[in-house]
Amino acid sequence: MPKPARSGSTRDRLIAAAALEFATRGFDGAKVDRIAARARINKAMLYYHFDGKAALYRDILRDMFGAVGASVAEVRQAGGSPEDQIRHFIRAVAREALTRPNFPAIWLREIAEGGRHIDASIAILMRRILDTLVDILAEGRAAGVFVEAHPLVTQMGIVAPLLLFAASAPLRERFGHLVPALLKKPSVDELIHHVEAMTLAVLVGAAGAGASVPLRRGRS
Amino acid sequence: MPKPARSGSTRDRLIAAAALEFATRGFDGAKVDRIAARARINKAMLYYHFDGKAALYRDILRDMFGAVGASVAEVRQAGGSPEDQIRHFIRAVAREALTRPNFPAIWLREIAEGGRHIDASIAILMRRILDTLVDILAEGRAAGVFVEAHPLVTQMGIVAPLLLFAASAPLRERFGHLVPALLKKPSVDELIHHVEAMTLAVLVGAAGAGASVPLRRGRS
DNA sequence: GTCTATATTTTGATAGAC
DNA sequence: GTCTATCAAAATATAGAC
Repeated sequence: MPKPARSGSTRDRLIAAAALEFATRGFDGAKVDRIAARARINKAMLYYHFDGKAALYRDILRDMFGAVGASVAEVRQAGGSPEDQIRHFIRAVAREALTRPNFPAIWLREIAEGGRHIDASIAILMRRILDTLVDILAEGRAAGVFVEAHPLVTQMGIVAPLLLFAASAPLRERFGHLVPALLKKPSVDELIHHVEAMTLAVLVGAAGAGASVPLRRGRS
Repeated sequence: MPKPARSGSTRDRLIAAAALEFATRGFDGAKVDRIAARARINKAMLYYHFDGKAALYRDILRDMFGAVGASVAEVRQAGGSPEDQIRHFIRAVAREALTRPNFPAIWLREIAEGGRHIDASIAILMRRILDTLVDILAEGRAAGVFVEAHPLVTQMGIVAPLLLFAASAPLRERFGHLVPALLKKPSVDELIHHVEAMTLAVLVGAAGAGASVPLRRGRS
């Protein structure tokens, strides 16, 4: 349980600094002193605003998964053809993954940890993401445009490349010079389209992959 | 530089224990005491056989990426149609990821770390994996069966789902009860076929996705 | 090659003044 | 709400006997 205190700016700087630290060093590698220093606050303040390192970390997880869940839920609620909903789902995840630069690394790390820091409140948020995909797939199936597909497997095919691509940006930056020279840097759009094409190709028997879609998410 | 000593069993137990520890806790979370205990050796022995925690870790990385690189290189050398080579490539990665249970988590974590522990010797091994894929794609393109595709993006679409699926097994185990009840556990084969279908669907304009392939890799 | 014992540093956390 | 000073517990690493 976070302290009831409300201190806007300080608390926010703390969260931002912590997210960066957790993303780049992992939970155990993250140091409370570094977080405090980066947030330009005193270490003791961290313990005033949060119940400790672990509680701070869990708050960040809730924030992250909550944001993705809300984003894809919006997509679902905005409606459209099942194919478009899948495209929007993919872009919603991509948008969150790219908007919040620390998100992908933290997500990947938490998976590798076996969910050591995931409590019930966080698990619910994660499940909401899958639920949305389940719904979209069911609608597409009912409409006869999608073939049967396992949602968990489908989600894996969507989320994994997006996360890994985003999270590996620093790595590519560092070792880009070692990559076969003729390879140009892949753009985000290139990857997103690839994921869209892959996913839809499996979901619908035939085409539907090539067509691009505007991408302003319906606001109501 | 690892010590020149050659002590088979002890050293091997050390590596196995360390791989497990690094996979489950990450580099910073991994504790030398736990590694020693798990290997049933004395902590001082670890420092006798290796130059420290980081050196031990790098040895494991070399081992891992070397194995995957060798496995996919075999696939390439075994030849076959470009489609089959892609299928074999996918299964080679999947096989390594599943045979070595600690591998996926370590790989994901190292990516999240931005390759903090990757030195030149390791980078070369990683690059070999990509090189193999580049070759296969080029052959398929030359034969007119593949469309143009960015190797890095393609690799992402293959490796990411495999790694994430394998690495998230403990997570699914822990929170499986929270997943929509009607979802049966996805099998490895299901995922592998999904990845094959996705990848080939994008690479070849049309079908080629449904057909399964024996899968005994050419031994010479 | 293997162990015990220990030095040194780092780190999460808190007491208590302001 | 914020800071200084500091504790107590890990954790990496090594010295030195066998």
